[in-house]
Amino acid sequence: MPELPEVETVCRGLGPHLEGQVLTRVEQNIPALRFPFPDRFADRLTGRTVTAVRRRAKYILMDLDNDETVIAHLGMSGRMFIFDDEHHERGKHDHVVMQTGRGETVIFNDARRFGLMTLCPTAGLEEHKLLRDIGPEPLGNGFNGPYFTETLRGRKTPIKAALLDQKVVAGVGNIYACEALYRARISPRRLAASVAGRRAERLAAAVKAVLIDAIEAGGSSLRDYVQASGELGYFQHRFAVYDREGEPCPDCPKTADSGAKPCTVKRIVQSGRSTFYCPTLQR
DNA sequence: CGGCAAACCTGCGAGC
DNA sequence: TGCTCGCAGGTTTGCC
Repeated sequence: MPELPEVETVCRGLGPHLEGQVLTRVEQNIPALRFPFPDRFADRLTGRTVTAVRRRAKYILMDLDNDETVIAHLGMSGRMFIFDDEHHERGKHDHVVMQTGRGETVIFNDARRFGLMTLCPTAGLEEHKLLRDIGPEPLGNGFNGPYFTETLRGRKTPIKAALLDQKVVAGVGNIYACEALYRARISPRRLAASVAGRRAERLAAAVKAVLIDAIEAGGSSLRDYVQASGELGYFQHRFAVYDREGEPCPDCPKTADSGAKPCTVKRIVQSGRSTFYCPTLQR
């Protein structure tokens, strides 16, 4: 279930358990996820100390003390677990299991195997194939109305599809694309090129706001980001439109007894993926 | 070249 | 209860 806010929450949750810790034992239980693991993957992690856990787009980056970095992506179903014992029983789809010097177990679990884990020299991260074409971080300084206007210029795709394009902006997925468009009152079907000027400012601000809200919700609803199950990064978040087809649009005026039909959230499919929006408010 | 559907997998909920 | 179907939050590929 991971888009930028979930990945950010996972990183913040992993940090205190991994940073400064040596990986005393690493187990790789499957030859490949989305891609094959690198040669001797587990061996190359074993004995290394994790110096930092950080995020770029939807990627988790774990820097090691030998100037290599683990690049991990959760795909659709990837999850991280932390357990406080060294001999935790293996579960189904526990593909990578790491033990730390503190005696904790960190598990990468991914049922659908759309995720990935690989290694890259830290100095070469920017040029790595997985990262080099990714657009600006939406919470960073480079992402604003003018950037958006410039990047969307001439693009004939619907704005919803452009938001999902990681080259345009990093880390936005299907849920937050829907939610940001709703907040900005922009129709998901609008031509991307027509999102310019003030409209682009509005959308850039909405993307930032919705991601910040979601990260805050993640942080505040979990004790130390770890659930009883050991899972990191999961949180309850109430969406305005996502997965709410047929429900009342939260911001449309109530139609109590005026006789007007109530305004409800609509679902359409765009490039094969569900979009939820309010046709009344979003233009 | 841009834009779209299909493909990669398993799990889960709805409906019969 | 148990089966089948449709759908799922990501990304790449290959086709038009």
